Amino acid sequence: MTVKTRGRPRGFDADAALDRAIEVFWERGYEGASLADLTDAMGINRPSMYAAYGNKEDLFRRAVARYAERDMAYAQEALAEPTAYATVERFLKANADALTLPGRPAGCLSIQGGLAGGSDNGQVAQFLAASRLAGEKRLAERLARAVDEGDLPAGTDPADLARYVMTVSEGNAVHAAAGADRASLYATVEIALRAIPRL
Amino acid sequence: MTVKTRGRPRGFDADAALDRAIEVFWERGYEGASLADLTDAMGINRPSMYAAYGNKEDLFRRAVARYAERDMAYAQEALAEPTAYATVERFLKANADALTLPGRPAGCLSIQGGLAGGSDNGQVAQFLAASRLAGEKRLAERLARAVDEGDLPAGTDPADLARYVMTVSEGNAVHAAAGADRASLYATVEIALRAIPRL
DNA sequence: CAAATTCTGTACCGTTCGGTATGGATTGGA
DNA sequence: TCCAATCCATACCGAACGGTACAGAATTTG
Repeated sequence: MTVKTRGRPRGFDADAALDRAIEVFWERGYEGASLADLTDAMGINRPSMYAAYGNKEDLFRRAVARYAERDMAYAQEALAEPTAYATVERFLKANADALTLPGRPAGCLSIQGGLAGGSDNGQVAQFLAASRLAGEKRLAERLARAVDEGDLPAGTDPADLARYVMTVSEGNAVHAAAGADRASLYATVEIALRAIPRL
Repeated sequence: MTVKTRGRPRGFDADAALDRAIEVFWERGYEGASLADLTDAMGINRPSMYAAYGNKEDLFRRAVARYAERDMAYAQEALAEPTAYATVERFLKANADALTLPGRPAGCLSIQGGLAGGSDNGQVAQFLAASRLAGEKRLAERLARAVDEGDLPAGTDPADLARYVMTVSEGNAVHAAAGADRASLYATVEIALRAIPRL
């Protein structure tokens, strides 16, 4: 892997441009975001985009990866909480915050991006579903540890509980995209937490 | 309103064709469903579709209306249950069934149809959000009655509880679209029900 | 039968889509 | 200074998009 030193240097910041692309995909979805929308927001023209990222789908995958790593860092932090309840509580509340951040699109890129498969035979939808499932699995592993540690009642199914938490999170994303405010999501989270077993 | 008796009679069943259109929108979303996809599935050609329904968006709205009336009839039935808990339980379980009906697209048309706004400035997404919110409101009214009747603890906020139930339902729809099976949705429902107050 | 009316089928419209060929601009290396 | 390499900008490509003009087929009314 050699650093390209010869030749004309790139005239834009690829990471900053990717951040602009994230917002476009977030607002309009994968199919709804046209190359014109994207390159306009990114401040570059089409060939520069293709040279830097590959094609539209590659750009989207990079956008999702960067989004997951930066805008969903709270999920990793929640896993570090000492108890299962604290993990779930922190995740759901931070998620509610993230879904309603002022100045950013409402909802979640992973869900806004696309649920239904269009002409691409649903590859993008499958990719998004797989990335959501990966998060669910990490949470299930954390909850399994909680069962081992006696932090959750014996017999609790960590996979079921993790799926429930992610279901609430996804439902909140749907609500946020429809315009629900932060207080509403918080109220939902409070009710949802009643279903989490505590000792 | 006169019955058109003169002229060549229509060569297809408009309701049956609408049912085929529902499945296409359900699988591919509003933007992902092209006129070619739709008219192929409906077994008619383009001018017949425009004459019978107006345009693509009108067709979609009719599809959603028919879907809500027929494929979501279980929601109305759930409202007739005697207690709030039975209402929520029946709704969430019937919803899980509907999201995983064999031979039909997985998930829910109202969510698959489109969350993000494309080039139409999000009119379709807003329409879908409004129709989902209407269902939430009906549930809230039913739960308010339950509070009045002493079926739910005094002080329970019916709007919050209804939003929670719809959130679980929407999250299940996202999961179902990603391939979750019926047993998984049932397990989620069982956990979710623990958050519903009982006397 | 003829006229009026309505639907069907083909073939097309302008626009937008994702993607690219090409040539000039800008840089490092020799 | 000249070349190789890389990037930027314009202008374009074929395909697919939603939507429609138009002619012919089928039916009711007179």
